[in-house]
Amino acid sequence: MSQALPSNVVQAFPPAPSLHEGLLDGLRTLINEGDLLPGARVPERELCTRFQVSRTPLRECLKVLAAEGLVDLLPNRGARVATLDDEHLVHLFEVIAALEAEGGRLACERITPAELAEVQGLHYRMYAHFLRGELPGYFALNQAIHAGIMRAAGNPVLTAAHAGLAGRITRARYMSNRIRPDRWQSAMDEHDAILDALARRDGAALGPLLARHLQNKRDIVTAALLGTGDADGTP
Amino acid sequence: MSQALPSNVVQAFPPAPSLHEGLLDGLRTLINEGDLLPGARVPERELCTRFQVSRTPLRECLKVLAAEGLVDLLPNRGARVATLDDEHLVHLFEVIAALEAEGGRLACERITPAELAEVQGLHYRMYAHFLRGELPGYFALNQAIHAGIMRAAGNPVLTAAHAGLAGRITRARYMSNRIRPDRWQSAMDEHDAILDALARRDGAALGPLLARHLQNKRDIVTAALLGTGDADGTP
DNA sequence: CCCAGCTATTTTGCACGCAATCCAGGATGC
DNA sequence: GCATCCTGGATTGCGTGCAAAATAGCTGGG
Repeated sequence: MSQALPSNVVQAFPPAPSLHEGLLDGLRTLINEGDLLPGARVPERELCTRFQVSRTPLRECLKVLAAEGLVDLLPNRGARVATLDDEHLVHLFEVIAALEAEGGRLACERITPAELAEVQGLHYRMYAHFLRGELPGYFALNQAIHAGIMRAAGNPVLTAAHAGLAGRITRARYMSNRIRPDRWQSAMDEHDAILDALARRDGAALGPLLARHLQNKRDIVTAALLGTGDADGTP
Repeated sequence: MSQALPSNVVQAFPPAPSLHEGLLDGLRTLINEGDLLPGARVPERELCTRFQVSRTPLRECLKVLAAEGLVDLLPNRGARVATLDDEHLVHLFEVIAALEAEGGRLACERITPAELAEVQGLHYRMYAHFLRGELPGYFALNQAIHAGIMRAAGNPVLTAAHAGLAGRITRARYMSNRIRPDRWQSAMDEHDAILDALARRDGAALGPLLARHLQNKRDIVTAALLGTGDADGTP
């Protein structure tokens, strides 16, 4: 470490302290938590004062968010928060399901006992939240489990792609913070089956299980959004 | 057209004149065609004079390219063209294969006769290029076929995700512009089988076919890169 | 001869300002 | 009364300039 390195060596993953990545996270949070409603203009000036930065870095962040699909950039008309209509959600879940299925297949081949134990631990903790009916904790653990399986697949590109798409439905899931008890029970059963297949390293079974689980999750989200009558940001 | 439109109507897809999207394409081309070698610094000032723009829009484009994974942004150390080592290529192809497999499955359900005919037409034209040994035309048609199948899947999110990842391996394929005759013949056979399965709407068969085809394509690319002894941009 | 330390130049990240464009409101003509 | 045009204000896109960091070059020492 303290040895002199040749100056032309590029380290693969330096600490990556990130420049104004905080700004990106802040904007993402603003969008996900509903501070910025879908379809609404993104007020540059207001956000500048809010985050105490100039318009230059903020615009850079907006470009990145546009590339991620969280906002739409209209030429000369600024940025608008991307709308999430039902059709779009279907498409997103379709791709996420495919990625998770592949991730599950790979995870079955590559997961280490330690990683498996960690995911199982998350599963049990999630079960506890389920039994107590605590939705926020349940959601967080749920997400952690899926992310853990993806990580166990040992493919950072897959993980990144999944995370990017999952980030786009975060605010939809944030809006639909309730769930019918029967559906919740079903989701738990599916998770049981998923964990079981993962423990058995049965990729052929895990893939479809994850895909169907995602389909059901989609139904839960869309049902919740339709239930509120506020599926989108168009009043 | 000359009728007065209500001013509050927002068209879904206006001409989309795109602001400095030309800049983005230009940078992408520069990277893909090897003008900017992997691992090399991206010279902002030089590119500014080259594209006749200021640093502000160029930096925005770099942020977008970083989000796409084409360049790495090192804090306070500028942008470097992302390296494409063997491991990374494996991961990329793994995800692309999963997406294409899913796309094929969906395309079998949703492709219209017209789209099928178009893809078949591309296939025959590609075959002609193959018989004449014309690699550039073959590559272009090959890419068009895969893109056509993805489009036929009718999922724009899937198409976009695939296009994004495919863009990251473009320059690897650009570097490896040769192919062993036996592998080329195999690739053609695989395409025959793919088109056949698509015509039969046999998604269960098409998915694995596409996945294996992608695996082989990966082997072709990596073999070509290793063959040149210039797998990466490290001289 | 090679390496450590210091300095000069380049490069990066960001704040600011200006021209072009877009949106809202009101006046004008039919 | 209604549509059209015009004008004021706000907003966007981008060029420029400046402080901080980093890289290269040079000097002195071992």
